[in-house]
Amino acid sequence: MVKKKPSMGRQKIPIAKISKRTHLQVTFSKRRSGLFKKASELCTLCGVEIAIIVFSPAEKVFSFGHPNVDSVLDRFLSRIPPPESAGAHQIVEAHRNANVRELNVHLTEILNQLEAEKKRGESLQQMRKAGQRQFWWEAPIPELGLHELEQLKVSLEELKQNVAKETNKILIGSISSSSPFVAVNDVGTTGFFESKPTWFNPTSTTPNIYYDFGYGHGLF
Amino acid sequence: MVKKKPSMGRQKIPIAKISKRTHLQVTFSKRRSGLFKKASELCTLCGVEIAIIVFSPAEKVFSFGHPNVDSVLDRFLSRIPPPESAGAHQIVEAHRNANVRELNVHLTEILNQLEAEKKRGESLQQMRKAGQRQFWWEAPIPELGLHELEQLKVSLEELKQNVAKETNKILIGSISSSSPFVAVNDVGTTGFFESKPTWFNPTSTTPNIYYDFGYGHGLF
DNA sequence: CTAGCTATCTATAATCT
DNA sequence: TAGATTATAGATAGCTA
Repeated sequence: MVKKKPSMGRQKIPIAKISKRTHLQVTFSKRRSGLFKKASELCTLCGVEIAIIVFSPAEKVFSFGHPNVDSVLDRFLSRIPPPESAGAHQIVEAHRNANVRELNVHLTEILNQLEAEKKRGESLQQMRKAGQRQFWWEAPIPELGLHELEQLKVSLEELKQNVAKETNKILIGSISSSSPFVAVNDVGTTGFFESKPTWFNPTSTTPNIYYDFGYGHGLF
Repeated sequence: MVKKKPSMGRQKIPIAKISKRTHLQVTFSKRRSGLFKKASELCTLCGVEIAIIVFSPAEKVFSFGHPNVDSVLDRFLSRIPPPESAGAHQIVEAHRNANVRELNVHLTEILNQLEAEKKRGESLQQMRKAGQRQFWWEAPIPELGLHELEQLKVSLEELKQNVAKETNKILIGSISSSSPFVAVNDVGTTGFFESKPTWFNPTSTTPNIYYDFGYGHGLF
């Protein structure tokens, strides 16, 4: 009997710009996930702070941060303290930011717990497939779960809408009174990704060189 | 003939903070390199702009960027209009505070419901052990529950994204109004890396959750 | 787009130089 | 401290649903 090969497995690809658009999208998604996972592992293993910002081919922004992007950027940028006269202002801002950050932490915890719940659900499903007659007694409970989930979902939708609404207000407020640019989603710079990275030369046999230069080699 | 084993090969390690200091250093170096390499490949393959900032355990800053860190950060920060004008600013403040309050309220609700979910799961497992035999005909329900959970997760991720966006706005308002950030070369703060990641619980079976929320979902 | 699968490629933990 | 080695863990290209 001739079977078709189930998979070619992972094929080697040249590190050069992917031409096929859909393919590129998929690769971007997967590798972005992988990159962020690597980053998260580095955080956990070594207890470091990281921020990653990526502008996707589709002009979207993706970011990863521990504890969160803003705090890391803040630290990074304040290494060269901007000649800001309004010191008090920044303090106030920082204080308020604490609230939002706290919310972020809560949300993250919730996400973790939900992941666990999902896992549980999956294993239940698998067990049922493995033999319905063995595990049928678990049936009535999930119904409750579903109901609760519906409510939860509704709450979340509301919340989402509220956030969006508030965001709008904020944006409108600041735009009409001050600066003329609205460009939250703008694509001002086009083709920024066309040029080859200057920091990486695929034709060279030299191992890649990364911008991993530390900036604090015993300066103090 | 007995040969000595040349290598144990790569061993599995738990994703949790490495305790041994020297070991941690080595791992950090290697994984940082690996991370930057992945980033460089992503740049080349997909033609995207990336910035990565890492505060190492040794209090150093490492960064990677294509085309360079500053331009990416600049772009990132510029996405949110720098709010200037005291009047408008206060209005924004007010809205933002309302926002936070609302978020808190909803979060509390969600947390409560999640608690219920957890309890439900616990009792579910107990029941399974007890092996009661009723209601087996409702077995298909759990699948729906799982589906709902998926949706719920998505909703939460969006919510997280919104919160992060808010944080960005606020932070950027306080930073970008002052001056261009150029500098990279100093080391100041200490002890920021001691805390464990709040977003990852190594004792749980939950897979890692990443902060990979895009900002371009057309909310505006 | 999200998710799963498999074969294969790549990263890297442990070890040694 | 840093690079080389090796075997294994982990990431992912190409498909499929």
